[in-house]
Amino acid sequence: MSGLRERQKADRHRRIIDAATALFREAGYEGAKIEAIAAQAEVSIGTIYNYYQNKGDILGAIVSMEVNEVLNAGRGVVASPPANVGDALDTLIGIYIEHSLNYLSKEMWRQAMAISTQLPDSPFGQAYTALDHALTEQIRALIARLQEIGLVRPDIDGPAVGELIFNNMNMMFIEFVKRDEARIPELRAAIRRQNRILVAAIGL
Amino acid sequence: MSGLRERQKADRHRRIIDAATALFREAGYEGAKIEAIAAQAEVSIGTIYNYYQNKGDILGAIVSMEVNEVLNAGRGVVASPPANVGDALDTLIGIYIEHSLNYLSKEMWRQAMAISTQLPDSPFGQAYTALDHALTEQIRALIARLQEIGLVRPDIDGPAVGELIFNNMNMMFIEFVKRDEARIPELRAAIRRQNRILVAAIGL
DNA sequence: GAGAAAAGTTGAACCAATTCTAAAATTGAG
DNA sequence: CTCAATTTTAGAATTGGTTCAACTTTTCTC
Repeated sequence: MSGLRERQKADRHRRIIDAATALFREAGYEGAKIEAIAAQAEVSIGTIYNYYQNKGDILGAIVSMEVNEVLNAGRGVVASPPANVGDALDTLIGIYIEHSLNYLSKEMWRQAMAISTQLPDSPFGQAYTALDHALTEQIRALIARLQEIGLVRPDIDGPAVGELIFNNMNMMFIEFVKRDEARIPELRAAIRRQNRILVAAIGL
Repeated sequence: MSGLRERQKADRHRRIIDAATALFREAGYEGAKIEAIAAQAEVSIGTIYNYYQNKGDILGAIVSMEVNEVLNAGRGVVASPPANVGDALDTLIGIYIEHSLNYLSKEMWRQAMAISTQLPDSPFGQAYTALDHALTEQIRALIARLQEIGLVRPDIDGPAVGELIFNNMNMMFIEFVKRDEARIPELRAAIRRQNRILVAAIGL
């Protein structure tokens, strides 16, 4: 079992991701040539394509790590949310947004989003959609939690509200990464303003 | 002035768009090779690049025509909307969605969306963003109209509501074009369900 | 209407992602 | 330990979008 081959495989995976992360950040996605990634990772071009179906999948692996971290951070908020609906939403969304540029540049996000719509059935496309769903579910979980606590009306259509909030936030985030000069505080303020309407509708 | 050169130019534009529309539809965006578009339009490859910066811009021109038609159709609804908030929104959104696949296939939409996030500063990227804004404005105009008529509370933050509704619809539409098996009636029903919450919050 | 300038056209060459196939390395059975 | 089967690697060949320098066509001027 295991042994040399397994270790080499894991090692090459890591080297490719490390090389790609570095090159994507310094040269941009388009600027990072597969040849350069291969050279820096000390593998051949063919090997990269043996590990990932295409260039997009390499980016996908990086995005996936990032979003999973964000999901983890979000769990804390769902478990013990701030004591009013507006703050609870703002805190969770704040975590998503503030963490979003830790590892990925806006350009990397743009590429990732583009690939996920372009090739929805590729491994990356499916993974990205799954991550979006996980985020939607987390927001829904928060709403459900707030209903339990008695901060949100129990007769509210929780799943629909959760999806509405996620969709709006996601679209705002897409516009945010499309404009290099856009800033996080303004993004958060705009989303708060939009959510205020919903908060008024669902809060007790 | 004008004369031959102008006419030839307009003619070539039209031939390129016609050829591209046909080929995109039958072979898909990726499948429609520039060489084939050039051949069908009876121009050279170089000429295509003289008229459009890149392959995406050709698709962009087609998308632009489609969305402008939709915007036009929407004007009627804004001018004289149905007599309750839920129906008014549903009617306008219905027009957007029902017209959306007239000229563009889901695959063409996916590509168009992907390019617009990938290259937000290209001519197409900017045009696409402008179209999104125009749609948002139209929804906002409808809300404003409903406020005038007295169907929507006057103290509501109209612009924020309009953007919220557009963002949610747009995100739902993105997910819709990503899944080939997704159907329009289900899409509309899901959006209605989401909007119901907002309608409750803003209606009088 | 002849000739020069401007504008537009052409397609071969270029570049980078992806595919393909022969060669090399690892494993496991005997 | 040896060797056939299997997995993995290397890098040359392919592919298709894009660029560019030479060539045509149109327009303008006298």
